[in-house]
Amino acid sequence: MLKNNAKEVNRDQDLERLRKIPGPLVQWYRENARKLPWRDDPSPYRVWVSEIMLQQTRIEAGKPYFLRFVERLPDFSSLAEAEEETLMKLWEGLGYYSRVRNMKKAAQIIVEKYGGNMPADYAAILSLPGVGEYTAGAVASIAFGVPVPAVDGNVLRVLSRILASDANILQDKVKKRFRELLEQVIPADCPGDFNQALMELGALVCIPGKARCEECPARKFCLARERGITELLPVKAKAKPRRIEERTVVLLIRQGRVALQKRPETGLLAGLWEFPSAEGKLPGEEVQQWAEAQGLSLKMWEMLPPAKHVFSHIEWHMAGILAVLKPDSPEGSFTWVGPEELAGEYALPSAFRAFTELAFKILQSPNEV
DNA sequence: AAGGCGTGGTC
DNA sequence: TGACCAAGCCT
Repeated sequence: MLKNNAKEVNRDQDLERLRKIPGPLVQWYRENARKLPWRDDPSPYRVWVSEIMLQQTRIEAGKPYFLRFVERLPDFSSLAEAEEETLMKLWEGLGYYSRVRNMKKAAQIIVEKYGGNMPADYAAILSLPGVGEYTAGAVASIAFGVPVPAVDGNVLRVLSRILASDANILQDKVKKRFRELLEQVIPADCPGDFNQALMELGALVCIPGKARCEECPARKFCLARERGITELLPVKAKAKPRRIEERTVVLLIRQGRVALQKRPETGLLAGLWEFPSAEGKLPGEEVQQWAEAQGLSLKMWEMLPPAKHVFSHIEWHMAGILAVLKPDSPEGSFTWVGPEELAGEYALPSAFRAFTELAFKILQSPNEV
């Protein structure tokens, strides 16, 4: 009982502090907001696309993808009908590819269930595939003016500092607590601006590491600044070390084309294309054997420089092999593509970048193939 | 709750 | 070079 009372007192103190923030923060936002494509025309479709695209993705990385995406697929119905290959190509290089698959599913639901319009309702938005608490709050508040918080990484950092909270921001309960606090202070007349102001502050001023406190509209109310502990916050549990996977990637060449294969429909890089590759290190001497097992007739092979790619949870250490087939070799179970198709039609993950660049060079040098 | 799921910039 | 991190979601 005593503990609960203490909690309530803390909550009241936090609320008292946070109530001072919206006024100066929103004013600051209106004077300092960056000009961004989805802010020019914040239609529900564009806001939603931008929010999905910016999940765990920097604004600068997402911007060109956003412009291309909404030009090619300007509304829910065009997205709902888009080919999966088109979507993967539009998303190529952005990462977290399930986002765009979920977008198509969500667009289909919006067309079939809501007549082609995003519902102006937090719970309905939240129920869409690929939309979580943050994205639902962002879309509802920015596109429809619904007074719900949108707690992303920026907001977690800003609030941790204003409240001098040393709680681990990766814990669900911390996110929930911050959300509940914000629900009580979010301005009913401009929830979208308020949410974006918190994020914009986190992106431009209250940045990770050494914050630019002298520019901060909330500096007078910030407990971390008062205590001189801004740089120590937020607190975040350390990430688990990545596991290392050895792989072998084969640039298989035949008659001026390179072999591709489609990755499985689930798991890492699902549904994207790759060069023939397999787990483990294929010793050079076994290349001949490998080719025969695929029913291929090998003319020559050589080792390529190895390459490394770091994912969030895995490191690929890739051995590379160039293998040129005889012109009359069977094609095996691969998809053979020339340079134009490789560039324009098939979505390859960045993980293979070094090999993709090599493939272009090889396909464009006449004597190699 | 914790791990799967990408990529590129920064220090 | 390596570790951290970004407008998170799903299971």
